[in-house]
This record gives sequence, C-alpha cells and structure tokens, in this order.
Amino acid sequence: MRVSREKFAENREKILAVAGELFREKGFDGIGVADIMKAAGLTHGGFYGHFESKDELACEASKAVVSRSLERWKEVVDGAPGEPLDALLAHYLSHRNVVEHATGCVFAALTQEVSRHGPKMQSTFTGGLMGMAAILEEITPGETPEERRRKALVSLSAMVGAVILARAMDNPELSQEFLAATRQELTPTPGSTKE
Amino acid sequence: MRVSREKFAENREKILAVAGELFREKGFDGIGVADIMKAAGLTHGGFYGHFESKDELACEASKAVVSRSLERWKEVVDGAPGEPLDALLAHYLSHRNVVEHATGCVFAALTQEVSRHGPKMQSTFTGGLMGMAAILEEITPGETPEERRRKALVSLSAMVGAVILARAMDNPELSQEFLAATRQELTPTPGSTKE
DNA sequence: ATTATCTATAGATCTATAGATAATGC
DNA sequence: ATTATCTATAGATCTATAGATAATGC
Repeated sequence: MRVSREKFAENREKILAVAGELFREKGFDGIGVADIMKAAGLTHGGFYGHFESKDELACEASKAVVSRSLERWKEVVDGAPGEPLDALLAHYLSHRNVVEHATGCVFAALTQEVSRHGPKMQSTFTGGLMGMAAILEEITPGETPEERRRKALVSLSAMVGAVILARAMDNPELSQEFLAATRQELTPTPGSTKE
Repeated sequence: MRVSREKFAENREKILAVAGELFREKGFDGIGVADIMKAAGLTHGGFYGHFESKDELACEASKAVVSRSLERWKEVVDGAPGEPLDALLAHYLSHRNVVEHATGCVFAALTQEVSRHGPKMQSTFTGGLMGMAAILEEITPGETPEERRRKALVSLSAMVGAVILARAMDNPELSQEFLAATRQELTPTPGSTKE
C-alpha cells in the first residue's frame, strides 16, 4: 500500500500537526506513538519510516509549533490597529488560551517538561522565547534599551505564568482574574514613561 | 516481615517525602510506583497497603509539598529583617530554585500537569496559589485593596513564570537574566506608590 | 489473630522492529 | 526495483493484585 512521494511528505506534515496538538494537550509522556499515528489516520508501524524515534518527533513537532507561534506574534503586532502591546496582551491573555490546550500557547503547555528532554528541546524553546522577548522589547516603553529588555523578560514571564496558573485554577472566575490582572498591570499608563 | 504501627506511619511519610521529590524532578508521568518504593527503601507490592493508587499518592504528595511551601513563605516573610517583599523575592527568585527541581518550588515543577489530573489536584494547587497570593497582597504596596490584589496576582505569575522559563533556557546566563529582571521590576521603588 | 511487607505475576501499554504487501517511478 | 505502509510481535515497563511470610499486639 505504498503512496506517492507527495503523499509521503503530506503524511509527515500530518503526523507533525497531530503530534503538535496531542503533545500540548496531554504532555510528551501522556500520549504514545500508536495513538498519534491513529489520530493522523496511519498505522503505528508506519511511524518509523518518518521519524527515528518518539523523541525526534517531540523535537520536530515542538520546533514547528514554536516557529508558528512566533510568526503569529509578529502578525498580531504588525496588524495591530492601535498600540501593538495592547493587541499582543489581548491576543495572549485570552480565555481561549486558558481552555484550548491543544491549540493554545506551546510555552504554557510544555515548558516544564523541556528541561527533562535534553539540550535539543531546550535550544528550541530558548530560541522561541528569545524571539518573543525581542518582539516585546520593541513595543515596550522604557527610557533605556536595558530597561526595555528587563521589562520584556518580566512581561513574558508574567504572561506565560498567568496562563499556566489560570489553567491550574479549579474555578473559571479565578482564571479570569489572573488574565485581567496581568493585562491591566502590563499595559503602560498613557503619558507616563514609568509604568 | 511485619513492622510496628509506628514504623508503618513512618514508612508512609517516607513514601510521601520521596514521591514529593521524584514527582517534582521527573513529573507525575515520569516516575513509576516501583521506583518510588525502591527510593523509599520498600518493595513495590507494599505500596498498596499505604495508598489506593498512584493517583492518590500524587494528590497526597502534592498536598504535603504545597502546604510546606506555603509555610516556608510565611517564615520568610515573618523573619525578614527588612522589607518582607524583598526577602520573598530573594528567596524565590534564586539560582537554587532554578537548578534544584526535586526540592524547589512545586508550582514551578508541576503546575502544567495539574489540569490533566482531575479536580482534586486542581483544588490543592488553587488553594496553595491563593495562599501565596494572600501573602503577597499583604506585603505589596498599593493605594487600594483591589490594586494590591491585582499586583499580587501578577507578581505571583511573574515569579513562577520566571522560574519556569529560566529552567527551560539552554544557558545559565539567560536563566539568571530572567531572575534578575523579575526581581528588579517587582521590587517597589522607594518613595513612590506607583511602581 | 491481625496486619504490614514481601515475592511473584497478571494484564495493560509503550517503543521499536521484522517481514509482508502493494503502489510508485525509473 | 524501490519504497511507503501495513500486520504482527518482541521486549521493556507500568499499575495493580494475589497469596505467602513473619512480626506485632491483644
């Protein structure tokens, strides 16, 4: 039951896409190769023609999702009608990003597992997070580059942290409170350089 | 090879202590019952005399670690020579908390897995995080209770977020930069109510 | 007699591979 | 002939249990 070269490449992309969602939803250790392949509409055994191991899939799928996430941030910032930082905060600190684990922020879903998965995974996440920090630096007010860099790292920590904590809450009001508080505190006061 | 009532209780505590460390180090799905029992110096089969299931152990071990973590925060705040918030930031945003996963902050280690482990686990983490937010509220400057509550939730998000992101970095300088930036930005400017 | 622990194992699940199958592309 | 996928399975690991063992505590 061989398929064409083109279909082969298509199947690989499908596996990556499905894995990107299932890993975010259930964690790297929470989903197996067989179930990923089933979700992709393929058989378990076919997997090893595409990837050497589950670990390689985890790295490739993460790289793809991190990369797409960074592009999305750039789109939001570039397409913002008003203040880019306001648009980014509204985009990221959303109800959707709290409840939709499979398609939500990869950093809010998988960062805690990264240090357990070796240097390749760490460098993928480091690259992604530094890309996001660079975007924040550009749109964050501050008197010096150092101050903007500092605020960018703290905003990034607070944004990802707020979504992670919001996801752990046992009631939606508290989740919402984390989002609203973070959005308000990270929004610069107009007419003031000091936050 | 029965042991005394007292030793039985001691064994249970040992299992909880060892599980608390191994879960933080390897994640709930990254360590098995057999290895936890071996680390506690007991046999695999003996486990089910102490706990009904691995899930019950995960809940009990989390509850214990969360509770101890909250007590530690209170100690740090109550025993601070100067500003309590400075002491808490120094305590939490430390190199130790980035590299020592097994004995470091349980929220920085396991929060992302909480939503996948049912309502009992969620309520344990919610309770712990709300306790920490309450401590922060008391020591955070602000003109109204609402402002202090808001700042407490954002500080908590930024603190936990910074440690989580610092742990994912592939080089120690960036880890340190997350800690230093967060510590500096969350420290209130003296003589100003507005941060 | 009760009970905490141990040995041994059932049954499920997971990663990875071997060999068969069948369609592609030279 | 090559190669992408499928079926089937090996081998490891994991949770949970059954039954034996031996020390405690009435």
